[in-house]
Amino acid sequence: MLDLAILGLLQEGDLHGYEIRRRLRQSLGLVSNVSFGTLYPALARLEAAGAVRSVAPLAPTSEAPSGPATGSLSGELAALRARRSTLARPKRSKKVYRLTDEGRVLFTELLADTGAGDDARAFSLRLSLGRHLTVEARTRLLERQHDRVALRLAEVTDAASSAELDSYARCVVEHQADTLSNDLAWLERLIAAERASQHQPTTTSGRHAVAPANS
Amino acid sequence: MLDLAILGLLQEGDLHGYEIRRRLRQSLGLVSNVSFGTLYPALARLEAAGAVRSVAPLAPTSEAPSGPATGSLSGELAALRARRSTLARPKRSKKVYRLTDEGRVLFTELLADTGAGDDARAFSLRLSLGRHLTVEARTRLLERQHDRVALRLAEVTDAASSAELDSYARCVVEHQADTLSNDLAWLERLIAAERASQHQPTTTSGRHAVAPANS
DNA sequence: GTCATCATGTAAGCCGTTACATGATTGC
DNA sequence: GCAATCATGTAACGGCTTACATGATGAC
Repeated sequence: MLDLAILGLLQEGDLHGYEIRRRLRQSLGLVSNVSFGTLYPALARLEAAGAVRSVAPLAPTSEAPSGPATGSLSGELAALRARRSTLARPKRSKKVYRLTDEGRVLFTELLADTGAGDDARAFSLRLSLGRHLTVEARTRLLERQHDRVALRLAEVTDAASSAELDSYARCVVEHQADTLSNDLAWLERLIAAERASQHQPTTTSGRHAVAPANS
Repeated sequence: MLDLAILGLLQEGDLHGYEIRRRLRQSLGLVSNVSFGTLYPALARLEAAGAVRSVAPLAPTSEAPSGPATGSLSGELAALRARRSTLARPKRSKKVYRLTDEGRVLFTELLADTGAGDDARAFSLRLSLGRHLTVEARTRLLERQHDRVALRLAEVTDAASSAELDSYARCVVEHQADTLSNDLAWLERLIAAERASQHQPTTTSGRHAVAPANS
């Protein structure tokens, strides 16, 4: 889960840990701020696995320096110093990570992996990264979530109607049912949209896409 | 969290672990089935702390045997056998728990404790147990949740408008914002209802209630 | 008597948190 | 220089899950 989110962010450019943490909340709609105690070990793990590697800051591939200079002289000097020796980086300076080819493969695997992490957050994350999936894979993702939500809605509706609940407990389960049916309608709209684009394929169908069904 | 849920269920009658697990999902709207590996240690902990004690099944206080007999002769015999020696219970038979006075105190503390467990599930649980709170305590509970949700909604709305998100990520955060504002409206309705009952106090205001503000 | 189900428990391990420790940058 | 903030990491711990082991009950 966290690995997938990190790799997803790094698809769009090199980032250091602190910045990744900031964007995890903003971009991917992840509810809680991931703590450093989780994030840094995860990055170290990914680096050890060869999925990312640390590069010198302000390296030319991406994450452009937002103009000719940041206006900060000592910042530029620090960057130069860091560039001078990537390995002998000062103990606690920025450590910028970049996705490797191996990391891209891992990303694809994690994104397509249907079994792992079947909760709502995992679904939101995968859908947020939907542009890296084919139309077919996206549709399947949405359908699976639709089924899960429908099942849960049936359970909740059942509990609300049959059991003897006091007014507060009832109030809670009814709101839960309401939220779930709202989710369901949303999913159905999305599925319909995907189906439409599938039958009437336009321009950007399968670029960056995950192979739909070859295991 | 789990302790509070267990104590809440036991308020309404003696239960054994297996049954508690079943009801946790149904009654309290808890999303995931609590696993035995969590539940039984929790019960053991509560028993060690004196909040619950195990009693002989079919004891006369509550959890009435649903009729003169269950129709099962051997079941009755097993109950008799169990009643004969509560301490020398056969190794793996039902173990029925009952709330102690100490447990009721603990329940009240956990329910009123505002700081611990500030996530959505903790709120749902507390609201489900709302009848054990005073009007004032319930209102405060709702208001705190309202503030939290409003804050989160502001963050999500902000992220949706400002950041450069692709269509899928945007779709997710927009649905999230929609859900949050729906939650907010629901909370506002509940708060209004509580306020109305507060200014126009009817019959059952403060029974079973937690003292509102004496710490 | 045997199989499914009910029921209680233990052990290993994952995932994540808080708290702590440390170093680098930058503004004043 | 000094404080605030940025940035990286480690250690201790807790909650929860899965997998396993075991026993009791009831239907056939």
